[in-house]
Amino acid sequence: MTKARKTVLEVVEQEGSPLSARQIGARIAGHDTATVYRALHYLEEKGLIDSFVLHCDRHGTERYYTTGGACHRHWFHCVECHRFIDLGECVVGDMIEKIGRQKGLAVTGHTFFATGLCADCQAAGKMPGRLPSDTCSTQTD
Amino acid sequence: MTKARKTVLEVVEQEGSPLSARQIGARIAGHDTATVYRALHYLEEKGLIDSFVLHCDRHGTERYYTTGGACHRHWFHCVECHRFIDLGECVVGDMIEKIGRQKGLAVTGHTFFATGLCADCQAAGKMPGRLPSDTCSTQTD
DNA sequence: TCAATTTTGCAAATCATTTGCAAAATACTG
DNA sequence: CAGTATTTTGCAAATGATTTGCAAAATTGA
Repeated sequence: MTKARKTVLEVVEQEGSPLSARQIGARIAGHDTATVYRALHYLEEKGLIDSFVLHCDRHGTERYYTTGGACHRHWFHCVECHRFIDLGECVVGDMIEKIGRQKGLAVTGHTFFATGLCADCQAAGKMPGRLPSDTCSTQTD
Repeated sequence: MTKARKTVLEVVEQEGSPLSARQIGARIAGHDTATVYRALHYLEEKGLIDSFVLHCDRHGTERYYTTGGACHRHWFHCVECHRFIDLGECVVGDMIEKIGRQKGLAVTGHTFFATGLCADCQAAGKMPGRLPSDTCSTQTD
C-alpha cells in the first residue's frame, strides 16, 4: 500500500461519514487530484471502501466514499446544511434480494439513501423544498 | 405546455422504464440537448416525472427519468445488459421515514435501486463482478 | 545496485449538464 | 387583431467532476 493510498484510506476511515473526492483531496496536502481518484478506485476495488453517487444543489453530483468491508450502512443527507447522518446498518438488503429473486434477478448490490431536513435545520425553521410526497427513486434536493 | 415539453413527457411515459436525457434526446427529432434538459427540469419541478442518478460502466454516471406523480416505483439495473427491470412500488418509504423520525430527521425523499444480473444474463452464464456481498450504499457495476 | 513494474504529478481530454444570448414562440392587453 | 411583454428554444461556449496520456519518481525483484 503506497503512502498516497494509505493517506486516502485514513481520511475516509477517520471521517466517519461520506466524503467526496474533492473533500478528500482538500484534507490531503501534496497529492494530485488524479492520484486521489486513482487511490479511491484502488481502495474500492479492494473492498476497503464503498461509494454512492448523490446530487445536492450545493455540491452538484458527486460520488461519496465511506469505509467499506463488513459494515455497510445507509445515510441521510440534509438538503439544508448538506451534512450526512448515519441511519444505521443496512435494512433493505435482504428485502430487496428476496423481491429480486421472485423475479428471477440476482441482486448483488443496491444504492440507498434518504434526504430531508436534519434536526438542527428543522429547529432553525427551515422548510424542505418539497414537503409531503415521499418520492421513491427520487431525490428532492 | 409547449410542444417540446409535451414530447419529452410522452417519451418518458411511453417508455415505461427509466431513460437518461441522452436516450430521451435520441428518441426526439429536432430538439436541442439544452431544450431536453430544460424540459426535464420543468417536468420534474411540476412533479410529472421523477429521477435518480445511477452509474453503470457502459453509460457512465447519468440521471434517469421515470413517470412521476402518484406512482413511485423502484428499479433493478442489470450490470450486464444494462436494462432496467421494475421492482414494483416503493417498499422502503415508510420504513425509512420511521427510522429517520426516531433520530429527529424529517425524511422527505430517498433514492433506492438495486443492481445485479437479470434472468436473461444469468441464463447466458454471465457472472456479476462482485458476487457475494450485498453492498449497501454501493453500486457494484 | 540495475533493470522492470507500478504509481504519481501535471496537463489536457472527456462527458454529462448548465448557461448566456439573440431569435422564435406564446401570452397578454388594449 | 395588432403590438408588446414574457417565456422558451437553439446554438455555442462554459462548467465541473472525473479520466487519461505521458514522462518522472518511487517501488519491487533479481
